[in-house]
Amino acid sequence: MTIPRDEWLWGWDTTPGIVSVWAEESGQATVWRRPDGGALLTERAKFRPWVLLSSVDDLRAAGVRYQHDDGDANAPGIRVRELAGPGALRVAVSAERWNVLETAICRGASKRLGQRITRVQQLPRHERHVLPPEEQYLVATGRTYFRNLAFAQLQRLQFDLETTGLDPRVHRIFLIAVGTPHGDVELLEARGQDDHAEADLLRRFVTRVQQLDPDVIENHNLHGFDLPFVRQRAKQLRVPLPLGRLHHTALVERAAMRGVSSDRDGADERRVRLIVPGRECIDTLDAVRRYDFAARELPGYGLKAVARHFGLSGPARELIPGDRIHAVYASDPDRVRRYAAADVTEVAGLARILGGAAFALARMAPRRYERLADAGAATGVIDPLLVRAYLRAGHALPAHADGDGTVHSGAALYLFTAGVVQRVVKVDVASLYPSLMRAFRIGPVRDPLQALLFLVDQLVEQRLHAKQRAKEAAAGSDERFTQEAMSAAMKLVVNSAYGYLAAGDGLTRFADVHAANEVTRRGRETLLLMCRALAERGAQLIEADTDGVYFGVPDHWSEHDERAMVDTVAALLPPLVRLEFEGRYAAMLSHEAKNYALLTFDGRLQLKGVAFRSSRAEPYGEAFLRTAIARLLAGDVIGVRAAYLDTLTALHGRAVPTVDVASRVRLRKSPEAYARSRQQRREFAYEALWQSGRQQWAPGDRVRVYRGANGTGRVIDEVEDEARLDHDARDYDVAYYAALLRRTFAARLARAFHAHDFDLLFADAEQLPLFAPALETIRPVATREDDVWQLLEPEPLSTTGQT
DNA sequence: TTGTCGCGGGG
DNA sequence: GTGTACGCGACAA
Repeated sequence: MTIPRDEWLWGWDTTPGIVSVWAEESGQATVWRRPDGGALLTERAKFRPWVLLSSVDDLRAAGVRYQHDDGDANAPGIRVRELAGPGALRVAVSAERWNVLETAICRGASKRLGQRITRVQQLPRHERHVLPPEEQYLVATGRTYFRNLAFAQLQRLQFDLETTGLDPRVHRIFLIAVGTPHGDVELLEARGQDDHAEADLLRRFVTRVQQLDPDVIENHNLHGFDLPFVRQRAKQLRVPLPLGRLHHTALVERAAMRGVSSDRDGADERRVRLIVPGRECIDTLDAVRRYDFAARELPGYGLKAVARHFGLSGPARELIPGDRIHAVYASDPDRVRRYAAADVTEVAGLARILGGAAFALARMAPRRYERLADAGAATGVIDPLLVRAYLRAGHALPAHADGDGTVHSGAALYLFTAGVVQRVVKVDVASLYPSLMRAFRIGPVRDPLQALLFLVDQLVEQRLHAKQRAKEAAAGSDERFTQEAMSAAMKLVVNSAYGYLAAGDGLTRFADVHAANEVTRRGRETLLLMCRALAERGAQLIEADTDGVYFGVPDHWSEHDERAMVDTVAALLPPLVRLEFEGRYAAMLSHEAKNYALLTFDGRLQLKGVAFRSSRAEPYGEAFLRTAIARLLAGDVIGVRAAYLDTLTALHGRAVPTVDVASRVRLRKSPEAYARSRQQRREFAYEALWQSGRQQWAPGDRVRVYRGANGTGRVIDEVEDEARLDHDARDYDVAYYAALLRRTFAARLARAFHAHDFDLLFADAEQLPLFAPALETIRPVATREDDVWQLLEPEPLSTTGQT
């Protein structure tokens, strides 16, 4: 039998325009569609709930009659399909209703195991695989969401609550901003401060959602805040909450690790997210996390910061600190209205910019759109694709299996050179691990169909096409959006294929620690190969990490020389492994592995790693460090010394504002809690509060603390208006901060100089030895870490492969 | 100093 | 029936 494997990626049923699916254990599925992108159709369909089992023994033991599954979806009774191949889950069993199936299986299982079993999920994990009803439906039919539908054709609604606080048991909703599918913003407000007014607001909100009838509901932290908040308020106020498209069904809970604790006063450890049947609830916070997982460029994950980062907020964006919103509403309600309106507008923009990948994934994988938006790519996307592929091919699936105790080995990290290097190039391999999987055919041992490798191959190739088509489409067009989204989705899946392989604790069905180790071994081998080849061609290796290398090049090289050398090295790497020229820099300070500073050719300084950026660091020290490193990398040693002396002078003259020697801390203990623990251990921040005469504070408060004369702690209150910080006492301990400057901040430059030069550079002016050599003669240095270079000694390349 | 644990968000 | 990693801050040893 030949297997039409393109179905593995896309399913096989071409029904267009599915925007939501809801299925129940009764075998009833409801499908909402916009076949041509326009009007909504609601269709009801019967499906046969099914489960995968390791054998039919339990059915036999229960004396259940069953028939061979002939593929007839309307057949009555229990049907069994035997699956081929070595997998442990060898039979697919279905019935017209879930409870018929479950009762029969559990009766036999109870006998066999000698204990009462009432749910299939109670069977040992390696004996069964059960999907939620919607996924049973999608896998069985080969349907997926959004065929022939553009993202712009989805009807999307945003809503944002303004509340009197964060706890839905005691705080109220007083305003709801609604972004409509047409792009308008509507404001619903409570007409009073009591239960009646809030209940009325909730009822108007439900009515408006029903009228607008969106396919998708969006907000930032929707699942962590707005949705559970609305539910709790509705419950306490006894307001029905039929937000979905099935009017007899309220909000439904589903287990989710990144959910909120299921109410009951937090006594219940279970974490859940809420489902609104018939609509897809998309949390832009999930999209932001997923985006930054790869990009690592966002300053924070809050809506305002992210919106600013993506250019979604105008210059007049209304900003109000969270805990002041309700108070401001009392005095200046229009400000809060503008604030809430900006929130939903930004969410709509953010959902469009970052939501494309999940939208595209929903065209491939047999899961609901909202699940694909919040799931991890490995267990959430690859696993469903593989399960559907195996069933389509009529093959048995492997069961989840515990590892054999083999430990997983990771990537390589080498620091070759510490100190200052001029003219630095960075190269790295794009998607190293999936490329190695493809090049050396490394896949899970329990995947006889080689489905994972097939998916990776297909996704890599089709991604190239998607990128090409995106380029050809007009900027801003639906086609451009769709193809870029598809490309992003495919990249996401490809890059998680290795994570899928390496997942521990029997997390993923096809996990294979030996295959994963073979991937990382090839990765380390490839990295060393690159390093050797670069060094042989004149590179001064600085640092190599997993899939990338920083190295210095001779002064007289042009960029063309650099690129030519990289191309030569690239040609030596295994097929499908693409080495790329990532960037070039005027200079680099290498401090420790993963801690370095780069100076770009246009004069910008980039600091990487904990040694150079810490939120606790005192601002005067950070400022010094930036200036000193900039001077250092520009070759200006006198400038480094000047930066140090200038800072010392400023400290002694108390020209440094107090706020710049203070460090920001967040208080976690209450005054009572600290009073209790104070005997065992004194903590500077709390002592500072006491000594400043402040004995009242709340956990969560942020304060700036600094050291005054005689080691006393002092406090600056965190104030909204930064300008007010200028009027300060400047009564800080100069000697302490002068010592800290050298001990903590100048120390970051230690690798850049010989020890005696360093001592000279960072001596106090009056401590300079009388006959010190001229500072002008001091040069930055770079030091080879000799033991690491030994790794580059030629050794025969391993030729042993594994499959 | 070093190891571990938990968070990131929302009003 | 859930499930990213990573950098950072807070705390305990």
